[in-house]
Amino acid sequence: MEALRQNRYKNNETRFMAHAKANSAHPKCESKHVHEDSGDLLRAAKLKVTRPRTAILDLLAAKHGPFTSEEIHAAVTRTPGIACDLVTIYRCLAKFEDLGLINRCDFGDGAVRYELRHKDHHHHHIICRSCRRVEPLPNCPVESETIRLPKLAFKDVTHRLEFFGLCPDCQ
Amino acid sequence: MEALRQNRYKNNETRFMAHAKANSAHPKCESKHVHEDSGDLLRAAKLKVTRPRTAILDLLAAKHGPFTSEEIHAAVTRTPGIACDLVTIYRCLAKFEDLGLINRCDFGDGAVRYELRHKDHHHHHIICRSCRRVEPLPNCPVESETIRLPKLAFKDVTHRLEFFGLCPDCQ
DNA sequence: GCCCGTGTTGCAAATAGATTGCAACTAGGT
DNA sequence: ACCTAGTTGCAATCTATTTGCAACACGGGC
Repeated sequence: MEALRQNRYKNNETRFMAHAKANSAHPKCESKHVHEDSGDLLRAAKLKVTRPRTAILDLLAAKHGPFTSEEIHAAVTRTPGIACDLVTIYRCLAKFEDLGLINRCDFGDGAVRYELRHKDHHHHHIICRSCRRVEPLPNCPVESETIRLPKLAFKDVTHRLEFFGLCPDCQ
Repeated sequence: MEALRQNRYKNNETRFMAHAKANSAHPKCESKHVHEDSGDLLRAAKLKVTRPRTAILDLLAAKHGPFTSEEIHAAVTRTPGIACDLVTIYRCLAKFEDLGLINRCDFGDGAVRYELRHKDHHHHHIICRSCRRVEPLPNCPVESETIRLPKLAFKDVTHRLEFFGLCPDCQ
């Protein structure tokens, strides 16, 4: 039951990368949904434009599947001209998250994952309990700006929701 | 934004214990909703009835708020006749979870929490972003045994959902 | 009530992800 | 070109969790 449970500390490398769908960034096309280039994104966030940062953002812009720091590090390091420390990845991701550039996803396996935040597309994921494949889900079943409990009212409510199941291949 | 982010490794001790509501176990009363005593629960799960195990289950039966391994360990150790290693807590919780006796909750702060599983009461929590108080929510907004994606169908779908907000005291 | 085997536990050591301190470096405004 | 605040790399550290192994105890059988 819940095979995902305790596999922190077990080597699960780039397993999650396999199913990310390719989706090359298209610098400055004129459609309404422009894929900002990482430099612009960084400048808009008042961050210095550095190689590690652009590399991370480029990766996240190119592939959807939320990635762990390790995975991002591996991918960035694999990129020809760039090599940076894992620590830098952690720091960049933390900063990006604080600034709302990326979202963190927690699939309950001990590794935190990140994906680019698309301002108008709030969504969730479903993770295969067996092969750990990840798919984004098109819409969110939860709507709740304010949650009222019997006696209490919480404000400014956000939520974190993940689905787990068995994908077609693993059934 | 999202103050919960990185406070793993910061001492947040028993903060979560404060708001758990007291609710003493009532051994063998004859109402339909009997509060099984921990021994029965364990025997039913074909586990040996040991002191650490009953202590853990008793604690979880007495107080709702999901607790971390540390918190459970602290509470158990504080109990007069009992003292056990943190490792034992981990092992017990892992086993209990595998057997479906308890649920794990992940509030995204790096610590995993557990609560007793009440077979017929599926629920979620809302956590205050500021003081970290936890309240259980009465009903679940998500219903989804099977999730269909454009081309894929996942089976046996479960979900993990947590809400975050600002509680009345912190607004 | 005692014995024994298997499941449990304790202790110490190991792992792994994440964080921190600090000195070296660099983007980008002047 | 220069300067400085913001970044990065490296090494050390931290914390939650896991693992190995020997000692122990629950509970079924006698």
